[in-house]
Amino acid sequence: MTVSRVLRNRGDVSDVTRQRVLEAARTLGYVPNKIAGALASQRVNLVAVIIPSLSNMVFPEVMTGVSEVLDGTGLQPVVGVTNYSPTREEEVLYEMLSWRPSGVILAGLEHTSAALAMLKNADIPIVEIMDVDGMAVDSAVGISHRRAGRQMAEAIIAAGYRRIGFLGTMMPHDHRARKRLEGFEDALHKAGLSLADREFYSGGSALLKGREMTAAILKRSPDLDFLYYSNDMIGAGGLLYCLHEGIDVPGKVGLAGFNGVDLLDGLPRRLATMDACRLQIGRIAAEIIAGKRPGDVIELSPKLEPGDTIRRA
Amino acid sequence: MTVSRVLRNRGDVSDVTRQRVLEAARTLGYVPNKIAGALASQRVNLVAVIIPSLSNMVFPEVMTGVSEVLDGTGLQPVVGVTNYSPTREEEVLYEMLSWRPSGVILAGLEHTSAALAMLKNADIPIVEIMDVDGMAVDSAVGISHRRAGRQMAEAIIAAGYRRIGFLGTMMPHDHRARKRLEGFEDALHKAGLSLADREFYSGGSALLKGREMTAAILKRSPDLDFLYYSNDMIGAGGLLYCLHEGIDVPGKVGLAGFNGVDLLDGLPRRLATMDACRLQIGRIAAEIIAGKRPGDVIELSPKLEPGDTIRRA
DNA sequence: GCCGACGCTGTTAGCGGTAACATACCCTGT
DNA sequence: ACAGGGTATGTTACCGCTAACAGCGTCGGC
Repeated sequence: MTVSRVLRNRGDVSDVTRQRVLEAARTLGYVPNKIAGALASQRVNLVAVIIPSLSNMVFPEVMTGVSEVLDGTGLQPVVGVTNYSPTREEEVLYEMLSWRPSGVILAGLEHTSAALAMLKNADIPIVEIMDVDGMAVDSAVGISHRRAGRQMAEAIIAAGYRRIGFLGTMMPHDHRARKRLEGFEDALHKAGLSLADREFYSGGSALLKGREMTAAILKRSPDLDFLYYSNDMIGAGGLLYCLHEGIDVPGKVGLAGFNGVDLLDGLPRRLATMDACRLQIGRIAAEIIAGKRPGDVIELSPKLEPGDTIRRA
Repeated sequence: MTVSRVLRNRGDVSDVTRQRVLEAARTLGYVPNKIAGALASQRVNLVAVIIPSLSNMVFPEVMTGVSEVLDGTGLQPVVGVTNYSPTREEEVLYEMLSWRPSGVILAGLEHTSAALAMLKNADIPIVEIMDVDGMAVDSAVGISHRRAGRQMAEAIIAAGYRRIGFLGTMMPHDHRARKRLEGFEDALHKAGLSLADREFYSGGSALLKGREMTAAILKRSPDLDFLYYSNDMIGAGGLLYCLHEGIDVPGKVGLAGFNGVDLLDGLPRRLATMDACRLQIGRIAAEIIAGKRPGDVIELSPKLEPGDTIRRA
């Protein structure tokens, strides 16, 4: 019992005993068994973080925000990756919940009904991140992707572009990309326009795909005067392609992406984009889990960064 | 007890009872408590994966390899991030080991003495990944970064370059980058050459830093005919800078990076690089942990990809 | 008809800690 | 001298599950 107290810094232990315990632990290479501790105390210092992917720069940044806040609270993030598969998400969630974490942070508002049931039953703080266009189980922190798409469309129309093409991923489960496109088209229709062409891809190097898709769509529809990309990476590929081909950007063709990844800072010209507030989302979600902030649905406002690829009014 | 048997598919249970149990579990939203299960069975289906960073594309790819192999074995990877800090690594390791995982995969061969003691005491399979230049605690899978640096230097010298500069990160704890540089300089010296200049950075967008550093080093040493970058991202920045400035690549200046990230596929010209076998490293490490392959020190051979930024002989 | 094998279900103990309470001791004020 | 309070340590009963084994009905073989 005294050992337990020393190792958790809880309760009174004399300095002499404390030192003896610590020394013994060190020489024995003793590592306490958290499994037993957690079972007895009904407390687990883990926070489940369930995200679709690690390979596109956006979730690592969310993780950074989460870690920043959790560091020093005694809570530890545990990452699970779903690859944008709802059933995989369900499995990962089940696995995570069976370890009775102190909270769950997961991307998106769309889940299988079984996953929803588990989340509702879990009786721990749940924060759905990235998106606020829908019903949250408990708390949510994110941006409205529909609104983001609309805003971008409005900026593009205001700049005088009229023949607008869309380039995006094929993934049926990337609801946020879908909502952005919906909002985008919505705003186009309000202005009496519609998408002139569209091009989809899946898999592979996004930068390369961006080049290829841009080449393909411009070949098919040479009269396009704007290309809206569903993410910055393919947008960057498109930008590099246009520059290489000597296409006048933003004069003849304007370009815009989404996310605000800092990769763009290194490009020869700054791609127009919209910051998705990733770091902040991670931070706020973690604060809710850590109890430093009341749970709620929090909508952040992404900032449109016009860069150098949209004509200035 | 019967419930336990049903939920773990272990032992004989009649079909009728099995169905009744499953239905009850479903309607109750029952999620078994793995903590109690692990404590009782002394078995934990977690594999600790401890890596320095998630933000540079290389470790996510290792993770992909790990997940591929672990999927279907019942084992689950749990990621910890150290930010290249040895003490942070020690803390993360302690935290992870206290959950008694079935194995540990961690990057690098350099650890604090306390971390080494824990690893030796843990009595589970340990796989140190990425690097084989040093002493492994148990198993290791990786490439020799010293050899990789040497090979790149030899290729550069063979192509006729003589005034060679190095651009890299400032991180004192990135031992693999350090070893590559050591091997690189080693080969230069053997050929009677030495580094003509060097430039370091830390933090920020690697692509942008690559541009800036390249500008700086070429301003300071305009006679350089080759730039060796410690990673592909800054190399890509350098390449974009050179192309933008109209510098003849690879005629006047040759360029090379390291890692073989697929981002490079989208660049206007293919940067010379060396594949770090990341996917394969992840796969093999996971196979060792899963007992599908005997533990050992396994050195993989990175392939030099000359791309378009080294003069052809 | 009895025994052993088999299929299914139940019982018991214990995994390694921690909460809650109990105990022992010393000190202080009256 | 003794109650009362604080400090330091010890005791006990779990936490929720699983390993190991026990129980019990059914069936087949001899």
